[in-house]
Amino acid sequence: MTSFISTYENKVDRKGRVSVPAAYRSALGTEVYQGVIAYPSLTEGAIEAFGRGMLDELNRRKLDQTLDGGDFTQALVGRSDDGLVETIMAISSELPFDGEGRIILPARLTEHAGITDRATFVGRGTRFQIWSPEVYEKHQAAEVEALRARLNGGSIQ
Amino acid sequence: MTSFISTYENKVDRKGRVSVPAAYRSALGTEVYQGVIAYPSLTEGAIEAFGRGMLDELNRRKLDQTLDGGDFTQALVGRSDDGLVETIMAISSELPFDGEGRIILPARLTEHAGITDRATFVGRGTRFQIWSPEVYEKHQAAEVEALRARLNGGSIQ
DNA sequence: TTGACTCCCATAAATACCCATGATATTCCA
DNA sequence: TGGAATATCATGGGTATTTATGGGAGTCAA
Repeated sequence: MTSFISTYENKVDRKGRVSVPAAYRSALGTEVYQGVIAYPSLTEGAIEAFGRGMLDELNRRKLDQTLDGGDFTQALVGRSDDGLVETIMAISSELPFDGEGRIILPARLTEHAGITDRATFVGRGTRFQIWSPEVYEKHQAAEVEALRARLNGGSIQ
Repeated sequence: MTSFISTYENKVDRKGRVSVPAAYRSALGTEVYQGVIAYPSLTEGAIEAFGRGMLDELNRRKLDQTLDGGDFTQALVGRSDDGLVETIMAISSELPFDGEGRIILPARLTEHAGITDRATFVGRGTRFQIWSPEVYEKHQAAEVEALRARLNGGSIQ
């Protein structure tokens, strides 16, 4: 089970390269394809990313689901009601590692996330996100504060 | 079932290393990954910690739940639950043991807990906490005092 | 030729790995 | 049973490796 955890802030150099944290790379270690799949988040100003394995898993389960439901039309012509998975596939980019474990973020993605010279990698368990440090800081503070308020003195198990 | 009990105080050396009590390490013994997962408590000035096994279990259940139910939205944009698991993933650190069973506490965590040169390990059953000895002493004294007051107020001697 | 990209190398800092020591606890055996 | 041999543990320090980062040379297409 690949698990992306913790947050790291890395620099984006003049060539647009940024190191994927070593911990994330080793979490992807067993996968054949050396790189990540990335797409602009549909709900936040961040980049969503995961390994090739996760992509295949999504497609496989989606196919199973449509076949089990007897919806062969959907399986064959790729017409689905919500179209989310297909949309994700369409807007995703394959970002291969260079020899040092770096990727190049396409302009389309950095613009969506407001990333310029630094990038914050945020582990989300089965996937991770890439944020502009400034944007993430605010987002994170609000997220933690909401959680803290809800916990009401208890501690998390 | 991993169970962490009892309290230990260990030194933090100049490199920031601290020995995890041997009793805790053997409680984690069956796990493949040798180390612990830690994050700043959202309700107390302490570090929360547990084994890798619990982390994977959290992620696996979350992913199965979302994918088996055909809820790709959840899996892809992470807007399923209250965000608890996702937030924990972001603020957690993976702390591997060195050959002698020590971990390095990141500055982010020691600052949150006020730890400098000594650390108190407090077993809490399925997880454990790491405190600054001074802070823990006061915390514990206040807890005992509150309990004593409550008992004296009632009929229990 | 220019720009975008890949591959290769260099470096400083952080991290992992290795071995040593003293203290304490445990085992073993005459 | 008493005490020596052995094992475990927390702690300290030295050294090798990894990591993040920067830059140059070569490749390819427009």
